[in-house]
Amino acid sequence: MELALQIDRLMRRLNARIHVQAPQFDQHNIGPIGGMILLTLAEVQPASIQTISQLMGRDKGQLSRLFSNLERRDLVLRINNPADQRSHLLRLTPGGEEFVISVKQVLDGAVHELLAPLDEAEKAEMVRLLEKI
Amino acid sequence: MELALQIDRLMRRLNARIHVQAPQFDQHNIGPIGGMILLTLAEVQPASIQTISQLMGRDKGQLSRLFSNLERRDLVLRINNPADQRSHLLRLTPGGEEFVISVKQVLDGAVHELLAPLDEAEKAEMVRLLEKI
DNA sequence: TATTGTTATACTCTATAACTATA
DNA sequence: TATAGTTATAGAGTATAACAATA
Repeated sequence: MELALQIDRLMRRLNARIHVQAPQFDQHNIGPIGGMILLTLAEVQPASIQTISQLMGRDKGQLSRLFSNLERRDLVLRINNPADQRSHLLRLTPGGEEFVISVKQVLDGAVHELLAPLDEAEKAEMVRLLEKI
Repeated sequence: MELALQIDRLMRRLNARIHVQAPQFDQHNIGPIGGMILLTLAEVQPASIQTISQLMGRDKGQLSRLFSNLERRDLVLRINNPADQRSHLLRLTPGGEEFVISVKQVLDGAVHELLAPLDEAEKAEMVRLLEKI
């Protein structure tokens, strides 16, 4: 069977699980992409939009708007980039850091359910292979 | 690192590769989801919208519209379902079958590029794990 | 009464490109 | 001249729900 279809279905199921839980934890109403952006930023902050854009494979214009949105909700802030006056560096606010933790919990729970058919060795192998790609 | 982020990035990269090739092979202009629908139908046809909806984890209303679109382009057709008068069975037309072949080629090429960092055994393992989920 | 499919609506996500300000 | 970011716009994808026809 087509690998691409499998990956798509996996992602769909993951989204579906998170979606039903969203009303409980997504108080800021930032949506799935907002959540992924925060998680990504958490790993590399402080970082420019350009960095996040390349990392996530998403358009910088899209990210610019989404970050403005997150900034309005006090989840991230733009600080000066001394190395380049054209850009800012993005950083999570304390509220953002806190929110990231709850997003991670929900995501980990959903991933855990989804990977239930695999034993521990297989899960580790899956992660290893994905990281290698 | 978060598995969900990894899978998302994988899917984004796959889409990006296919997107640049789309002008060459997507003469019918059905987009990535249209392509995935045709591939899915090819595996289980003839099938009802309900079946495809469950298989793909996508809304039946969305699929209904998309199938009307594909029907207008003579890629699929709705035939009578003798077992249930409420539904129709969907089937690829000869043109649809032909198109699926070219979509598969492009997709396989993109997946192959993406999985290049893995050796043959690892690729097989990856497919096995995904199928198990 | 429940299910299948259709249609409508509003919203989010995405691609593209024009624009500005710095480099 | 090239790059980082912003903004605008049009279009694709999605969730939700109301509805008609059939089970």
